Amino acid sequence: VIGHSASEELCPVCGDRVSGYHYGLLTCESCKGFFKRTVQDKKRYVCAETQTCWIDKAQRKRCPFCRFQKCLEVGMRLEAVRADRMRGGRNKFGPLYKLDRTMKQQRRAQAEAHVHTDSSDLVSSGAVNPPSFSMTSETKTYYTYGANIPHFTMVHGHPKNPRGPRKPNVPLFVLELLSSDPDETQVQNKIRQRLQQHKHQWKKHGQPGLFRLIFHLSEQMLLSFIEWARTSVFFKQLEVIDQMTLLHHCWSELLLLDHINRQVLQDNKGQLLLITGYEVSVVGCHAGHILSSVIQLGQDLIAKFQLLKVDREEFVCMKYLLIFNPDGKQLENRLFIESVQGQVRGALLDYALSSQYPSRFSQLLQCLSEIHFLSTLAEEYLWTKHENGEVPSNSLLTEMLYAKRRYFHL
DNA sequence: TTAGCCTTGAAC
DNA sequence: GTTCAAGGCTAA
Repeated sequence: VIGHSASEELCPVCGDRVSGYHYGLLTCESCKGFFKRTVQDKKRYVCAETQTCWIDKAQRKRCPFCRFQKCLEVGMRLEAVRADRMRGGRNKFGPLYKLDRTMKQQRRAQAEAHVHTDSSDLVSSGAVNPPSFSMTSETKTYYTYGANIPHFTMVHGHPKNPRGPRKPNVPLFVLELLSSDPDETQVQNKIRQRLQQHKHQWKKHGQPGLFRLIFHLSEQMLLSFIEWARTSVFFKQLEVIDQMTLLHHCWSELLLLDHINRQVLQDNKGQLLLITGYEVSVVGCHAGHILSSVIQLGQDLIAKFQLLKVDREEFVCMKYLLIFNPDGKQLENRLFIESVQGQVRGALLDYALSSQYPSRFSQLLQCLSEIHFLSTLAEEYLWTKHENGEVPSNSLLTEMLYAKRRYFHL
């Protein structure tokens, strides 16, 4: 069933062999050249059939219209073709290519571990033919996209019924955000499965310490999160470069929010509930100065969330508020991001006002700023661990740490 | 027009 | 100094 290695990827346009990243994603040499010629020379093609021609290696020459259409559909980027025709150097997609490579490497490692254990459900775990980060089907937005303001519409008719009892006074906007929120049990199962694979490696190389375990789980959570974000409402409408900036800005805050969310339902003081369902004790473990602060502040924040009884509706809004943070310096479409943030704020305010506590909204915002502070501490801790060589190299988290320092000169 | 190979140059 | 994705060149 497996046979071929994941490194031998095929061109998403025609299936030919890829020669590297070109205009946003891995493609073959010929589609790279075709895309360049088309965009540089502003070529206009006409399809002789019904604009649905099949494109593969043998037929790609037959209909340039459909070939170019497919180039755009799989996510090739018009803006990566240089107007000034300058040669050499690097463009703004560099970080994207790097993240894509890191994620593919992660998945490859997982797939490999999987082959050694159980190869029966590779497809369901997403290890085979993983979608590229830059792949998007938002073709039509390439041309029309500018500083357009997002407008909320109920595209799905009725949002899926969220878990738990139906509540009154939940704004439609929030219901829609909830409906596309990933299912905790599914994420949990996926990560448990992957953890099981790693146990075989750990048998060989020794059990990981608590730090390594939490590091590993955080990395898995981040991977799941990025996978989810790529297709989630509003985020998918952004230019890749802005998606990257937002991710680099918010990844640690998101991990913390998600983590806190998990602790709220249980009330075991000093016990940490992991995504896998395991509980670990953080009380009395000998932590350094920074880590002690992280743990203490984290516990305080969890207590605050428990006291406030922050619910799923509020969590999902807080998540979007963390993601759509217009503070990044190099955001191309700040207006869009500000607008999404404004809408989420508005919806959360409406929802909070419907509760019996008038100050609830500002308390929730206060929680967010505490999460922000906690995240800077946590990153500082991770950075010292990294400097001491105690963090696995080539990891997604390290990559995010570096990227954030590059972007924000921290 | 296509597509394989070549040259270039900023980021690392 | 090395990388590697841009643009350029050219035979088929």
